[in-house]
Amino acid sequence: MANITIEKTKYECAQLPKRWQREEVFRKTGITVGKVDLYYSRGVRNDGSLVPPIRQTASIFKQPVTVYRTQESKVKTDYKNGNQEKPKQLMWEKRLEGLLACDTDGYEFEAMELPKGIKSVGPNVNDATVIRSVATALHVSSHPVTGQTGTKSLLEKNPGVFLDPKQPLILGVNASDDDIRRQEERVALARRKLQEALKQ
Amino acid sequence: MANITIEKTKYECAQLPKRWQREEVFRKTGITVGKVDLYYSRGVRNDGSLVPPIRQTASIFKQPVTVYRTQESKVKTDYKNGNQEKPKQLMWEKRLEGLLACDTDGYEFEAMELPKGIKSVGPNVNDATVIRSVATALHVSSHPVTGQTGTKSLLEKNPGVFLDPKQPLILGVNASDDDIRRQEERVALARRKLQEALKQ
DNA sequence: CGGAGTGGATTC
DNA sequence: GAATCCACTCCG
Repeated sequence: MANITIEKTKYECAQLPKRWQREEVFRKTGITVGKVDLYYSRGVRNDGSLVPPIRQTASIFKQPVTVYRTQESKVKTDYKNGNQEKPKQLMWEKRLEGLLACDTDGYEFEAMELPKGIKSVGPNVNDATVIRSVATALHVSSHPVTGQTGTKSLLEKNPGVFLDPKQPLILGVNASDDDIRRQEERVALARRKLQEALKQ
Repeated sequence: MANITIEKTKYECAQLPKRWQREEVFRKTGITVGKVDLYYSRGVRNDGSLVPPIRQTASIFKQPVTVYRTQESKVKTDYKNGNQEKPKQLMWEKRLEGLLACDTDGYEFEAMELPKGIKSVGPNVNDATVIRSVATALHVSSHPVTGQTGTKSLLEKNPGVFLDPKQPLILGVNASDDDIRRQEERVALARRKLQEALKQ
């Protein structure tokens, strides 16, 4: 027969503000043994079902570096055969669908909006995925970020052939002189605001 | 004007057992900054006047090894010219007079007694010095430890001539058959005791 | 130095 | 007397 003793409980409670948790801890030793201490803490949202994404690409792919065992056991890059960058997995962004960034208190950041000039491309790609795709390209890529080069219909009919994994999931964008002028204006405005803020 | 803040104190305290020390350490950072941690430790006896002995022999003496600077900067022994052992300083034991061995808590070990058969030799040599001399010879010497070979009067009249620096400061000892038998008995007894102790 | 966990004073 | 709260200890 199992002798079950509940020693610790932690749960959200209707009387408490949203996401606050009540924790009951029994004292296990000492002259106050058996008494209960209550702790209240704001919990971090965690569905449990949200498993963080893991690398799914098989290791049969060429690796970005070639390992030479020298006397000092260091790793040397194989410059001779060109940049052997590991091929990007197509549509890797979909592995992050359903996940949301949050601050340290568990509050999710508000969704960002896709600028009107940007047209998403690809089968069943939603706005959040496209934004992730663009943001990653801007942060990580060493090439100009210009978008896909094919037509929308071609790209969605046969993405395995026509999608360029080095470009984000958007149709090609061309910056007009007008776009450049407006961006320059925005930068100038931001600089003025910063200058004023620094004066105070 | 100096702003003096005492951050650390260490002192013996009347309420504490002899030689125990109380140490107060202020926490300097973190959310518990300013709080005090107390440490108690048994102090080590230290007269300050007891300066440990340092090597006093001049470097004009031949050295036990000859240094060759090889590529690996290692030291090679000069076997070719025989064992160039550095001459021992006569009466080096006297440099340790007044010093006592102690355990890690500072408690001095009890004095050892010189066996009755052992006769010390040398000018102004006390028992503690003789014991050190014998113990060092037994631990360090690669030769049989038999004591000095001259007579007591000769040795003390002109130690610079007659003292053998490779032998301890005792008159020659001869182990009789009786001595050997008694030592064998002691060893046998010690082994029996060990065997009994291991049984339990 | 932080944090879990307890003693004990204080409040209800 | 129970509930609550805070200070403190002690260990990693």
